[in-house]
Amino acid sequence: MNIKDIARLSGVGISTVSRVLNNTGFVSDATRTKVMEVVKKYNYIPNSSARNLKMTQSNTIALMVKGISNPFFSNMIKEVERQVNLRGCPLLIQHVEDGSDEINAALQLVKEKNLYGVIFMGGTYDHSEEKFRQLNIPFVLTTITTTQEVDPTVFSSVIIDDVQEAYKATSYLISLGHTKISFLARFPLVQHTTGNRRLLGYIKALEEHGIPYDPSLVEDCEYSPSSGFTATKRLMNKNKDMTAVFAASDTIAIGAAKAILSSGLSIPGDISVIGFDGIEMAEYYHPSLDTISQPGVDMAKASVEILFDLITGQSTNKHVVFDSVLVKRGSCKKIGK
Amino acid sequence: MNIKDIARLSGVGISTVSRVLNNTGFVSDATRTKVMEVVKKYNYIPNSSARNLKMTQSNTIALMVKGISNPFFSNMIKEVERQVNLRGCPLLIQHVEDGSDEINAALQLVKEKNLYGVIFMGGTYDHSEEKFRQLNIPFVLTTITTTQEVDPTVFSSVIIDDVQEAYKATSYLISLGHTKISFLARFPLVQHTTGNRRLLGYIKALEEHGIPYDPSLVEDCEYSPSSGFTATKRLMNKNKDMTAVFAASDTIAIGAAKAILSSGLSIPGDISVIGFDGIEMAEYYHPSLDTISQPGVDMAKASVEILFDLITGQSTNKHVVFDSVLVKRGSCKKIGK
DNA sequence: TTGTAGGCGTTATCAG
DNA sequence: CTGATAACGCCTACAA
Repeated sequence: MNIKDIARLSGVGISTVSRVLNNTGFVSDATRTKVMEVVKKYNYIPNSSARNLKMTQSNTIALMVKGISNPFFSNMIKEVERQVNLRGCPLLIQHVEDGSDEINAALQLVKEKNLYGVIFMGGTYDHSEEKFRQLNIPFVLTTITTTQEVDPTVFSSVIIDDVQEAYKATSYLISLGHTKISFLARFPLVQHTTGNRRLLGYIKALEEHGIPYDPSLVEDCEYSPSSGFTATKRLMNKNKDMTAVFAASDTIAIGAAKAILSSGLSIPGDISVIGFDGIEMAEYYHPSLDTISQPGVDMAKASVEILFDLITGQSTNKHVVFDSVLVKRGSCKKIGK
Repeated sequence: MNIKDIARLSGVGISTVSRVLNNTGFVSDATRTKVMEVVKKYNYIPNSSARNLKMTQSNTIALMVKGISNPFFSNMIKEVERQVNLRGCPLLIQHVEDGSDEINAALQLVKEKNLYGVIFMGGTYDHSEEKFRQLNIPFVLTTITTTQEVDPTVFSSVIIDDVQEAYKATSYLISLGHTKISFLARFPLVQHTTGNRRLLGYIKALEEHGIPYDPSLVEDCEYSPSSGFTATKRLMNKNKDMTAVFAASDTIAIGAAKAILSSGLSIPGDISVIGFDGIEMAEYYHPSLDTISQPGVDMAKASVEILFDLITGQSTNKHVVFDSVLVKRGSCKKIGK
């Protein structure tokens, strides 16, 4: 079934069918209905490969997600899809492995599918400016830290200020009287990862309040409950006097909480816990966990908006920094009270 | 940059470049290296639209996921991707809205992209045999219930026996002496959904043990902690003497647990809780929640295997039923003990 | 308002 | 071993 068949079957020319299908140019109502009938009857669907080939540009947007299992991304992905579809474009969700080079994957996709634009979600980009330039189509980095100093005019981004927000969380714990505060995050070797940024905020808060930074209170761990659990167990063995845990993600916080609770200690009675992200699970944990809640859906929406502004040429590269909010649910309490 | 340019730049014919790129036919080593050099130098990537157009069949596999936010799918998706890539095929992950008709979406994709095969994950398929036949390429239904009685030779599936597994969970609670057991699941209007199937198992267990089925103990709720929470609150108001909750997903179970714990009751002291699926979060909840654990990764792997067997014609449609295991972590206890 | 023809970048057939 | 050349299905001037 191709456009030629439809043309023959409905007794019109090929281009007329094309015009009907694309709502372009003028077609008489009679012809239009006639063609549509045949299209319906034979369940005809145009071949997008041929279309893309001809059009030198598909209207597809790609979303490159690093870590599809991250529950914080779930709602964001949904929102990106909603927003992209709202603009009449199909969305190609490409999940990239944690270790793999997503920008190369995207580079390939772009060339292959003639993408309209790309949104990168999650991960860290230790890519040179040149790589970015190679991409050569509009793209937005969402929730992403760039490792190298890159000319901000070559890319757009939607982020939060990790240093500042981690500072906020740590300061909160300090204001409650905590001084033995542990910090859990992922610290890969590359610099300027999310984990490293948040560590900076953690350290900054400690320093500003005259609390010496103790590396033995910091543990490297994956963004998962199981990893948070074992890391916290290690911490508790090393630091018998630790009174608070600041986890760089809610998933870690949940693992940390489990480690604490299953040791017979209480939250926040013995140890206060605060997470990061604002996923539903943290709210429904018992006790409900305090967290630094990121406006994920708003960030997703903004990402799509920026991307389409870039596509339509309505604006140049932009960098939007969203504020997160400290959500207090009672898993942190004043020390000694 | 197209194949023509590469041909010109390396001083050979177009088809030679094509042969080099596809490792097809015989090419002298000298020409091969010469061409590859140019390809590398200009970072040439073939246009897949043109390729697909010509090839009448791309090697792309599509994964249609209903409910990407379902944490139970996370690992399955990863495994599907791994397995598909292992076989040298790209995977297109298409997330479909909860309400939308995924088989039509797939139908479109198949026609558009000349897919090799499709895996459907999650949701309920109330589609006629005819729809299935229209698809016309190999496909596997994973974790999916078909509503209508469909000729089993027209599709493949990888599932668990929902009735049996729900029966298992309920029987377990009954064996612990519970009789006032509530059940939480999603009950859409269509028949034979996952929720309805598990309800059947629940009822079957009750009946076999001579416990009258009490509809007021059954609540309709979404597969999320928040929905599980509110549904459980409703249940607790209606049924003061309920002693156990069987939730059709771990996400619901977590919400249910929160409702119970935040009311000042204890688990399993006052109320026993058991979930379904076997997600990490249920294990790290406090208390750790019992569950019917599905072998998600194995199911994902089997799905891909079956799909490729179909594609290579090595076998005909198959239906594999996996066993789930009852994982006891202490959130259920003998009544009155 | 409608039809014809050329070309998008590949692959595959078929002579050299 | 290599190079023309004809499709693949569609869009879009351009001509009617």
